[in-house]
Amino acid sequence: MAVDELDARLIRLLDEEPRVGVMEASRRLGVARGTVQARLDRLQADGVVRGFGPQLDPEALGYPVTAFATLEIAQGRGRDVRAHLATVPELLEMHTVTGSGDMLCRIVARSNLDLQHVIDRLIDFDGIVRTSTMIAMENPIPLRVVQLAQAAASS
Amino acid sequence: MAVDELDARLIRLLDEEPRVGVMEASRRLGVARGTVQARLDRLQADGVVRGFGPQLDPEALGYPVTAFATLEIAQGRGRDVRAHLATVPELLEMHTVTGSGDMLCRIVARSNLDLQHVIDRLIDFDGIVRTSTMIAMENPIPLRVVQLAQAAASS
DNA sequence: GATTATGATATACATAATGACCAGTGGAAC
DNA sequence: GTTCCACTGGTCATTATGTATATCATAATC
Repeated sequence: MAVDELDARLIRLLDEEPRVGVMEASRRLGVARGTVQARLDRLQADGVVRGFGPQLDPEALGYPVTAFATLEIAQGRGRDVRAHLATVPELLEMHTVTGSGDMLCRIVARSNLDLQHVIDRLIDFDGIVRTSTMIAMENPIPLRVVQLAQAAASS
Repeated sequence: MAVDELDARLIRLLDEEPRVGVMEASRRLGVARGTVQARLDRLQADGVVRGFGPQLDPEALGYPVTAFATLEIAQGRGRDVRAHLATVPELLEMHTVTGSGDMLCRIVARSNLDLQHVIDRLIDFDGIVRTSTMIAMENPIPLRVVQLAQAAASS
């Protein structure tokens, strides 16, 4: 269940240079190939490492504008709203958060003008009471999780 | 620059089964290996595919609690605050945003109690004026970008 | 209509990684 | 002391990889 130092080092290596295979990793880490393989299998089995899917850049795909929208949902409409939101490709992520049954959405758009259209499509649904949007200007700290593995290994 | 249908199919395949190599991908997509290789190279060169780093699950690492905090920053203290935030491992992501909050942060914690400690550490810094926290309860739509590639390919 | 690019295909080759084994070793737990 | 477990270091056949090549159809350019 817990990750140890070797796990953390392996994760870090894979994060920095995903192209290294099991072979190269074993050399870098100074352990046997079988060990790396076993650790990797375990990390994946434990769910710590979900996979190695491609990390896509919305900006490079033509969606340079990111925004966060909070939606206030009418009582009992949550399920329907979710299903609706799932159909909008520009919606990258949605969390339900504390508050009055609110949802926090991460959305992207091709431009600020397009953002308006996306939001219109997003909230054009019965059960969405009120919305509030923050446009992301800069992303000084992009999504990162590796340092958590280090932290978890240290404790 | 633009992605086409084949690119989208390739991305989708890689997303669903990251373990497939170039060889297997070419078989699945019904194109020559060299083609897949060329497409992959181009996608990476264009920045559409950033890489294939491991996708880590904070929950499996022992951080099941996610929260979003908006920080209001005193004028001129932005740079310092950023540097401070970067040192907190539980801070996974930070955006500067429009609106009353100046920065939006995604943070994780080991428990609701621990969340309080994390936030304390986070905001214990000169220049952070006001904070507001939303605790994420559920994540019905986890981060997804693949469908954007589809959308981009269709247009 | 002729000429160029472009991207896909097909093929080849040397190198290297992979998955699968297995016997041996050390430490920790019982 | 014995058992268990993870790590080691090695082999093996299979397969993928990076790289390079020539060919071909298509589309764009002049």
